[in-house]
Amino acid sequence: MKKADLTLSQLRSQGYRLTPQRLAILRILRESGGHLSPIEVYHQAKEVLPGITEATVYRTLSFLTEHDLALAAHIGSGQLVYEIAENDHDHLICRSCGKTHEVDHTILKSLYEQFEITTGYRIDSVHQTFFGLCPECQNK
Amino acid sequence: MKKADLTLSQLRSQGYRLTPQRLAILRILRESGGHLSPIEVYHQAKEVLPGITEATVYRTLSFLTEHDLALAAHIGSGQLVYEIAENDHDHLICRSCGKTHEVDHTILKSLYEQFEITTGYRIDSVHQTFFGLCPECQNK
DNA sequence: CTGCTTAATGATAATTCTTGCAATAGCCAC
DNA sequence: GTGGCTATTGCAAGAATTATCATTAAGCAG
Repeated sequence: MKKADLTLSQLRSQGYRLTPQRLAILRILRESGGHLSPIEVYHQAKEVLPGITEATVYRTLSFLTEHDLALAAHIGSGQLVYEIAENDHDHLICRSCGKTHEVDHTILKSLYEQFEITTGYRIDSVHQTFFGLCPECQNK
Repeated sequence: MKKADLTLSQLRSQGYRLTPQRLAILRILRESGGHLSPIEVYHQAKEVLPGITEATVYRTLSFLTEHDLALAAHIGSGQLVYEIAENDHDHLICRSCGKTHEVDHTILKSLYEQFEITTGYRIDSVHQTFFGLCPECQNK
């Protein structure tokens, strides 16, 4: 049984329901592997479930994110993109060339621990986006 | 001459223009001190400049953010809030009680420096939002 | 398998945010 | 000052996101 399946039955035992819409969107995220915008998810979901609406996609993405089956990341200004919650990483976006780069989260882990000690908070948002200059663009 | 005024004349010398709209929105952010959503800024701006439109507010907030006169922060799901770029701090939001807490950025500064060494990027986004549990909520 | 409870969906409308373009108005040169 | 260049605005259309509510269907009990 995969981790995701475990989580799914946990959800059910908490009174949530595993609808075709939720399963389809989860599958879309998993098979894509990368980042998808809500609209992209909507278009792909419509192939499988023609009746699905944008509202459901947005609600489902929020739902999946709240229950740690999906991750939401801020790309650029205010837009959110989603991906399957399997690989734990943060994003670096270069302000100059716009290139996005994934950083394994373990690098930041120890840094966060220091941060927790200083602030008293227990940080549980593992998904951060940092903006900066990539090595190439620094040399220009 | 205040730091902000200096920046303003720098902008002018780069070919940008100091319009009443930009100055009004800057003043609104400064006098508020706290976080304002674009809509809130729009309503306040309309008091001073009745003809102003939402589009201008959104464009102006992006403009001010790009030129470091304002800071944008992600609060909750996808919404952006803005504030004047004067006090350098990060945000902690408690997932349980929703309380937001400001952390002086100097605490994170050394952490970011390590992060820069590891990744090769030069991080220049100083404004991060972290989600977690505040000390009180951890004790429940 | 059947019926019940209520979480979740779809439909609709309201908000929020973005884009394209013609008209306006900063700012510089003279 | 005055005129000209063009960045910026307002307007209007459109896209993206959220809220409301009646209807549907997931999952449990019997």
